[in-house]
Amino acid sequence: MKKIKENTLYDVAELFKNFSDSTRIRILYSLIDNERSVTEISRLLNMNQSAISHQLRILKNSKLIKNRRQGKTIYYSLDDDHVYNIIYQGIEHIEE
Amino acid sequence: MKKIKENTLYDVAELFKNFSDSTRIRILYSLIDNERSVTEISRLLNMNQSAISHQLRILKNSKLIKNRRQGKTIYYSLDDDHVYNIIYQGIEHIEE
DNA sequence: AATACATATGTACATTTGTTCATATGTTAA
DNA sequence: TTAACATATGAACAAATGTACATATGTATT
Repeated sequence: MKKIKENTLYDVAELFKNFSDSTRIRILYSLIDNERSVTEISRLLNMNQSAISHQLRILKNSKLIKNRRQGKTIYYSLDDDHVYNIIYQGIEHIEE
Repeated sequence: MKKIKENTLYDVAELFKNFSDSTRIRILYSLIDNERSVTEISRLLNMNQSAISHQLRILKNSKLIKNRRQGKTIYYSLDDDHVYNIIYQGIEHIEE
């Protein structure tokens, strides 16, 4: 067991909030080995472009993803090494 | 990258929901090396007994914790090997 | 049986959250 | 500059969530 700061667990809860919504976790998962545009993600998840944009903003604010513009298109990709591990651990737990 | 089933990510999101609320994650953390009674947890988190009971039920339904009765007291403890790893990974992410 | 203690549970309520709709912003090509 | 496309953003709203309060259930003690 590790000694942690008083407020750490509040931040950890905030972090896990990103993974606790199926739309967001599916977005993150879809970015694991590709960068993708907003339209692409919308089509992939079969959801409203606006809904995706809103969720992308949340993930961006949490610094889990980053983006780059190329012409009209904005490509999103993972910005955090831990994302894969966290999702993977969740998958392991579910699938075993 | 791992091939996963269509619905897995929905279940993973459900799993992470348990860790996405500060009350629940603090409860889980408090159980990492001790079993604890409801009153004990209430005092520790300085929260209403009822609030704690409600959250314990959620964690129990998700099979993350289990309990045993000893007289009037009910002791809760972790029921899942992954709990520590998941929380720990979150802590690592926050603290680095 | 009555009381006290520990925990659970139903209800109510305020707050948060995720989505949709409408529209704004930014970029490219004609 | 206008039209078309890609994305972002604000407002509105329904649904979900976390907590407090009151009370029920279960157990031990007298």
